[in-house]
Amino acid sequence: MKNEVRKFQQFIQKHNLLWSSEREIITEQVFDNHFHFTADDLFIQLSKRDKKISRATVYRTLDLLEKSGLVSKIQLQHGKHIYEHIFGHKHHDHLICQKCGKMIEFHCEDIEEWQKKISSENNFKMTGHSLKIYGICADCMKKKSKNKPK
Amino acid sequence: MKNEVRKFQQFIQKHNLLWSSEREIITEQVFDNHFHFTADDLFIQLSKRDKKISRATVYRTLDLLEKSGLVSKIQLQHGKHIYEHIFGHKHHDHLICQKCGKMIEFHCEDIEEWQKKISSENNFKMTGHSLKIYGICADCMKKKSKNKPK
DNA sequence: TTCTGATTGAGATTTGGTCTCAATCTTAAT
DNA sequence: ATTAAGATTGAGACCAAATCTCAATCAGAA
Repeated sequence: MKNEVRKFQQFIQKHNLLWSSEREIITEQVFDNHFHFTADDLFIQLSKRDKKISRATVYRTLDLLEKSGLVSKIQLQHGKHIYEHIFGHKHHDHLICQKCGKMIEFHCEDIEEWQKKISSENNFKMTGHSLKIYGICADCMKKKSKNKPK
Repeated sequence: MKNEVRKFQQFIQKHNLLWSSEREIITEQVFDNHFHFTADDLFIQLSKRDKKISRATVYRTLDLLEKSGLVSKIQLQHGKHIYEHIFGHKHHDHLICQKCGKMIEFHCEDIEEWQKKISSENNFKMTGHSLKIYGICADCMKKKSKNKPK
């Protein structure tokens, strides 16, 4: 069993939940994705395997993976989400291009520090954060923008 | 006509769109809300007026108001959104309590500056950003948390 | 006044995700 | 090994927010 799968198993057991083959297979598949994926991407990947796993279980397991801290869930526009696993990744935030959807990762320790400062000033126990910078990437900037707002 | 309504009218005309009574009424109503509201809150408020305006128009107009920069749209969990107008408000970000949903506004000029710096380092033309810090507010901290992840 | 294209409304549709509940599985205690 | 208790699962119904469709209407220019 891969190390990251074992970590999730430990999380499950620590919380008195049960370890199932579905949870194992889903976790393996999650860690085979080395970039962003949607819940539905994952469901389709899983549907090519022998054991069939329902959409409901995929969503339920992704929720648990997020709670375990092994996976982060990123909200996009229009109620969509993407996931990414954090194995071997440092925490990062995203620049999101509004033309082409490209995401550029960045990490800024200073911003992280300011966030902690603000939280403690407000007696707020920070458990996480989401920082997205929207705009137009360098590639898309070359193309002219239109008059009407899109 | 209120000043903020006129600003939106100018935006509409600048983009060769048409100014309609629906757009005027919706904009007035938006600026009567001095706190966060959902698209549906607004629809319900509007439905109490004489002129009936459809949900589709409310959504369409909110999109335009957001594009005009007069209103900002904030993504919450579960694909929900809230809006707030920016008249007389300085830009701010939010601390969001995961227990009770309370939102605390804050503004941090240093974080803003770092964001600009990161954008320019990536040749990215920033048009906006979203920063949300999640956690537990002081009030909710008094209540004990359970063993299982919720 | 007329014309053209923008806007609107009502309701169907889409989307992303959640819920239901009977059947099945995991684990711990016999 | 067996059993019991409770957790998990799957299939599909369901849900809410938002978007789409398209005919009727409206705004603004000429």
